[in-house]
Amino acid sequence: MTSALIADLEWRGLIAQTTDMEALLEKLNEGSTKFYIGFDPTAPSLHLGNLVVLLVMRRFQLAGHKPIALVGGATGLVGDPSGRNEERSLNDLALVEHWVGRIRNQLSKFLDFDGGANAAVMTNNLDWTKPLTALEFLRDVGKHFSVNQMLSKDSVSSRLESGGISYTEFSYQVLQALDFLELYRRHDCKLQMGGSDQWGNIVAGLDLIRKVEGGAAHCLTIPLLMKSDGSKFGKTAGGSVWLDPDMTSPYAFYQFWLNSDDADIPRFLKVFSFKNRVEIESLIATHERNPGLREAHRSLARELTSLVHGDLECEAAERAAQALFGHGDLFELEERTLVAALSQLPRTTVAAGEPLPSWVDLLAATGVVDSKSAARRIVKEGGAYLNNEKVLEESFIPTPESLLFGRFLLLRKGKRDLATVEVLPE
RNA sequence: GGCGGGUUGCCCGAGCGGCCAAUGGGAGGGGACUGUAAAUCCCCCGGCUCUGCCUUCGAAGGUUCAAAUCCUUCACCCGCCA
Repeated sequence: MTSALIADLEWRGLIAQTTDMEALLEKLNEGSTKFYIGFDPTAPSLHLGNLVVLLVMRRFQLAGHKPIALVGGATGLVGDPSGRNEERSLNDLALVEHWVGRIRNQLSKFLDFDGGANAAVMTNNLDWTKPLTALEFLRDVGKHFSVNQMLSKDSVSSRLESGGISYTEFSYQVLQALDFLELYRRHDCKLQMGGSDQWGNIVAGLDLIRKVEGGAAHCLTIPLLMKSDGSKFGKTAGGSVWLDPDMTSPYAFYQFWLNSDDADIPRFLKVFSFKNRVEIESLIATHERNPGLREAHRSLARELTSLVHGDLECEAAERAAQALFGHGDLFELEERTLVAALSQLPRTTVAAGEPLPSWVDLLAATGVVDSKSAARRIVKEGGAYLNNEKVLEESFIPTPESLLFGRFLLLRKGKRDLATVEVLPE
């Protein structure tokens, strides 16, 4: 069963590097294997980049292995230099603690913590890092590290060439190595996985385990996902795509997948979908036959929105998309359908007694544009629409006839950026 | 500690007393074409009470009719020397 897991991951393009594939296969074939992946609290939520790794965790658990999810309550206070060309600014203790709680909560949705023998375990590296004194750290841990080797790590050497690195971030790899050692001791955990940028940190852990415990452990890294045009995956104009529904709405999340570049779709399906190879290949074939229909986009959007936000939210997002982008007349829609669709969008409200603000003010108020200047620009360029009709006059004030069901306006910037205005009864 | 170089709008990077809201590229946005793709072409890209005004060129002062451009101090970065 296990080599089937590895074969599947390979087919999906989810394996970047392993320390020793033969030994790893052997280990996995022995039966349920404990493994860990760490997530540092650097924001109030995980994002799509984290999701790639998190779903690999899930795949391992579904294949019978036992996940240990580690939240970096300690490492998050220090800052990982990997993949960064400048020093991170330190976050406040209380803030990081708050983020730890939120991230724990998110992780718990993707893994099974209640199941049987291979139920997932949650840990926090602050548990063993906080009690450690500076002297213990230097004598018991630091002694096993050669600065020469530490300097040769990619994460450090690249920083020596760009803006330099503080002693704090330089020490990061030691903390992460210690985590692996602790989990090896406490949980007999012999496998750590992570993004391919984590290679150096993970290997530092393997070395430490060998030196201190004389033990052998394994490492598997997952490629960092890029878009086919070479840009960073998971970013939109508005920034990162978050898993938290308050930071990226389920509707926006669904739209992210639906709007993905055609060229990325086959890879995204392999990386994110839990459908099997036959199903995925058939979707890819359908997509190639008629890309305009975006069957594969829709399938992927649906699967992931359901997974991350639940079936109900997914259906709402999907119906909203149909209602708002369907080419029918908005006034013909059923009120319930329209209200549900609009509820997915960013909105602003106006009291019924108040006169409606001008076109430019409305656009700016909903946040589809950043400022009134931007609103003027967009109107002048012919990119602003009210209820799907282009409006070119900046000072235009919507009349009551424009109100859908007497209380809504649908604003659009460009092809796909929507917002709504609701007139509230007094 | 000493000497030299640097800090410009989201990013890179010109400008080196008035013609500078500041050249150019990238990212981003709008339009056209398509499919709520991509590529391509055209346009835009600090803010506002918008033919004008306000705030920006590391920070704070100063010189000048006038400063991103000159002077002083401070902070940070990067070299070389100790």
